[in-house]
Amino acid sequence: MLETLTLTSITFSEKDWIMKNVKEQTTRKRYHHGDLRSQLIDATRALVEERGPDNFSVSEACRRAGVSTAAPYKHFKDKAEMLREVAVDGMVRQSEQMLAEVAPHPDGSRARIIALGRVYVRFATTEPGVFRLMFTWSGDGEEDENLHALGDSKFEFVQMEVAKCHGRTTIAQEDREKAFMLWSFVHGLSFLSIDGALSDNKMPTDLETVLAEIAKRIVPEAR
Amino acid sequence: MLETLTLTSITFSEKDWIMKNVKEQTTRKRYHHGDLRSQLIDATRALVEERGPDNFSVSEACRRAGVSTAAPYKHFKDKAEMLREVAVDGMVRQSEQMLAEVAPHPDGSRARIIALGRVYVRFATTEPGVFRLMFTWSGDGEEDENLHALGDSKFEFVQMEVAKCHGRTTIAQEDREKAFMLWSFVHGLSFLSIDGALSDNKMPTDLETVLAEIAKRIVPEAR
DNA sequence: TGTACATCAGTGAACGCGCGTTCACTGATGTAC
DNA sequence: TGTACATCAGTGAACGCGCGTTCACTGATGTAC
Repeated sequence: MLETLTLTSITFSEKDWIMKNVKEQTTRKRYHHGDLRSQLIDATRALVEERGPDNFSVSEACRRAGVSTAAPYKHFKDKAEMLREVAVDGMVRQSEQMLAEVAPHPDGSRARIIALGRVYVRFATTEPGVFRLMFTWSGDGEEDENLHALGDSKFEFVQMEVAKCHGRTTIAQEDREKAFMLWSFVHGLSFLSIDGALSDNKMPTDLETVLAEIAKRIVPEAR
Repeated sequence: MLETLTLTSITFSEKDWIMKNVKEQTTRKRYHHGDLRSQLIDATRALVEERGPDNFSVSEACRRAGVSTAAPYKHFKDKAEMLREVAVDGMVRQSEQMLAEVAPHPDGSRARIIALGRVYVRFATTEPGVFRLMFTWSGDGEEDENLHALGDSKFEFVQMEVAKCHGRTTIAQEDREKAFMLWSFVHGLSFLSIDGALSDNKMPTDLETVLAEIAKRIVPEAR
């Protein structure tokens, strides 16, 4: 399921993959792994969560997948590509969650803004490792275009939501600024949460309340 | 100067240190270094900036200080302690900057809140490595009590400022919540800035404006 | 002022480690005839 | 249906590397007499 999202280019072979997988169930312990690529991605994601993006190691991922340390290089260019795969997948899933959470609420309602913030922070606290990976390209130099593009389109989405709250169908400068304020806020809230900077749960109120409070102070309810 | 802040316990020997240092200027290339400890801290800070907290290495710091790799262990327990030293020093300097920047403005004025935010973000963009080090104890397990205490007292300071804006002399629940909102905001703003998540300077307005805007929306001007 | 000595900040060599990546290889698979 | 062969996903051993930390040591310094 996850693979369908990540590797959109091989979606067409999904049926084949399932068949292969079924076959594997029956003829256990084969030389060819069958689905190593996605299993390595899973291991990478797990490690990123457990040890943080910076302490991820290819070797350990191999150990978890029960495979030699040379195996990944049949599927990925290098270590960075494995991490990028996980980051992009995270971006996509976060976007999907946003769309899903926003859907029930009518256009232009503040509830949609709140929903976006809720997903953002929830994602961060649920998958802090991946979240960090997504938003911290800390001078590694190796920035990923894809990742930036996904981030940008997400930001545009928020801007559009703000515009709708103002009863606009197109984004104005005011919307850009407000969307930016909202984003900064949930971004900071996320990092404060996962870094435990709020020692002993110093967050003075619950997530839902603080999101509502901020939304109220920044965007109006349309019409 | 920096050492005076960091190593408060040895401040009394400041004069000795200066004399030693002067002597060193004259009798160059000595076996005993004279001021290795603070020089190692400087090297650590520089490396944290250049490569990020996670890519810092003791060996490289030694190379920079022109000293064998065993030397640091005469001054620090281990690698973690070197980093902690830099983090705590950063915390202290950030606090000092806050006090200085707030000073010119009258109590209870929104300008003080804005000043706090300005220092916060400016510190992050000026020393992104140290900033990350200060606020990201990413599951290393080795949390530093001192660091937490400094963070907590800073948070309390902000709360007090918010209280004063409401004309109070003691912190109410409302102040806690508002201070938390403000903190989240500048924290997120800082990370967005240093992670370059705002690709091609996507920040839709300048720092001063956005800080003023947020302050206006969260705290009143007293009386 | 000169000498003996304790102190301690430095050296440099060594350790064991885990890492990312490469290489020639091997064995399973799918396909053409 | 059976055989020959190309493909390719895996192996396992090896590489060079930089790391954090330790150890016995050495040489400069400050102090007591």
